[in-house]
Amino acid sequence: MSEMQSARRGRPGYDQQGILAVAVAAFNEYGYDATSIGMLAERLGLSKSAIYHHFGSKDEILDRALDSALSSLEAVVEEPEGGAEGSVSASAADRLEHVLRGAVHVLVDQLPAVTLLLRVRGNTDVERAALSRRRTFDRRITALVSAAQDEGALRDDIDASVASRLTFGMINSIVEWYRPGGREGADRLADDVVAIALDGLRKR
Amino acid sequence: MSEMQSARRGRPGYDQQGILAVAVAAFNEYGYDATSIGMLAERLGLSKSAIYHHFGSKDEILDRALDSALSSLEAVVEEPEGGAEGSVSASAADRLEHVLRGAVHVLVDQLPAVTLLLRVRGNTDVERAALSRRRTFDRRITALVSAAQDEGALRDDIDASVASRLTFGMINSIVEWYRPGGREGADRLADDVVAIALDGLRKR
DNA sequence: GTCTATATTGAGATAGAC
DNA sequence: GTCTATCTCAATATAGAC
Repeated sequence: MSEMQSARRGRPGYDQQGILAVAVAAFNEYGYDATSIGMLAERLGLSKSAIYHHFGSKDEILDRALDSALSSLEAVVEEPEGGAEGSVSASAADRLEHVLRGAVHVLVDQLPAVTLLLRVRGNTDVERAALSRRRTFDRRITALVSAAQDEGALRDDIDASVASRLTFGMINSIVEWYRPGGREGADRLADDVVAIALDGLRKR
Repeated sequence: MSEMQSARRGRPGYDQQGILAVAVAAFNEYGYDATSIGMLAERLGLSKSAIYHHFGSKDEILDRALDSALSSLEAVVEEPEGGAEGSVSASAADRLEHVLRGAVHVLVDQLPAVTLLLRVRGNTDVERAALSRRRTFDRRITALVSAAQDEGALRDDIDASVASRLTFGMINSIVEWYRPGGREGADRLADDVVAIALDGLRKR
């Protein structure tokens, strides 16, 4: 916030954000464990120790990136309003659709950080903390699906937990192939996700 | 095939299959790169060098596991018949539903190997070869979706490539949470996947 | 089929100068 | 904010005996 966000000129003179962006891209390309500090240094055009001036450890780089992704996702389920514009308390079904669309947009807008988040296995304390936050997020989605079933808006012949896992599995899989600048924009993609999840592929 | 498949007695005396099963489980738990030969040796109750008697390299262990998963998945799309029992040429829509169910069953039956496959990033030659086989699989699924759209069985307002990626994203995500012996069997799970993918969650 | 070494490489991280 | 040099440790893999 203090210096300048992006668009840095000339050559070096990195801040945390600049290093973070390069690091996250590398982590996604090779995997976190397979990416060495030396590789990051090479990509940044820096020495290894220069990186340690900005981050205390490799783990800390990961921590920052995961926090960014998680905060954005958490914001989606914590929005006070639901989906019907400005209404005080929308139906669970409307709130669910709103969350599905919001999640797709977060995935697209923060593609590198969310990609990294979705690949975390729980190997270290940092990773376990991130997984814990993810589970809290998942529970809130499941509760929303369950409420929508109780309303009678969603079919109840599928377990709420299974339905929400499969639906978010579909959404999360977007990070595996979506690349910005392609034919499909985020809005269109969110429409497709909602269309399949709620109404299915079959023609009626 | 030559010795004895599973149910080995006493203590050591490992063959490739026995080592493979332990290795794949560890790879899934910690990630391939984060799993050292030393950790495998510890889990197996062997020394590191004993493992090198059975496999030429860590890469070769991965190669064997990925081949197993890929062969099973390829078998699903290569089955001559389509879905309608014994019929000579089923509709693309029927064949697609058959493939979706088949894929779910392969995921459940070969959960560890398929889990490993789905996490491969293309870091080494072995991984790149596996990704290449995966892409061929994906192309065949997309062709099937496209054919079903042309038949008029599936909605065509969603790109066939996007629809197939999202649908298989949903299926593939099963490896993230499904554990055998739970409430949900493979058949039930396949029903749920087909229900959501084809007809959606919304009550009608 | 398994073991005890060991060779060798590269990792994460630190010290201290500029 | 960056560098060179270095410490320390753990990784893959091999040699050769049992």
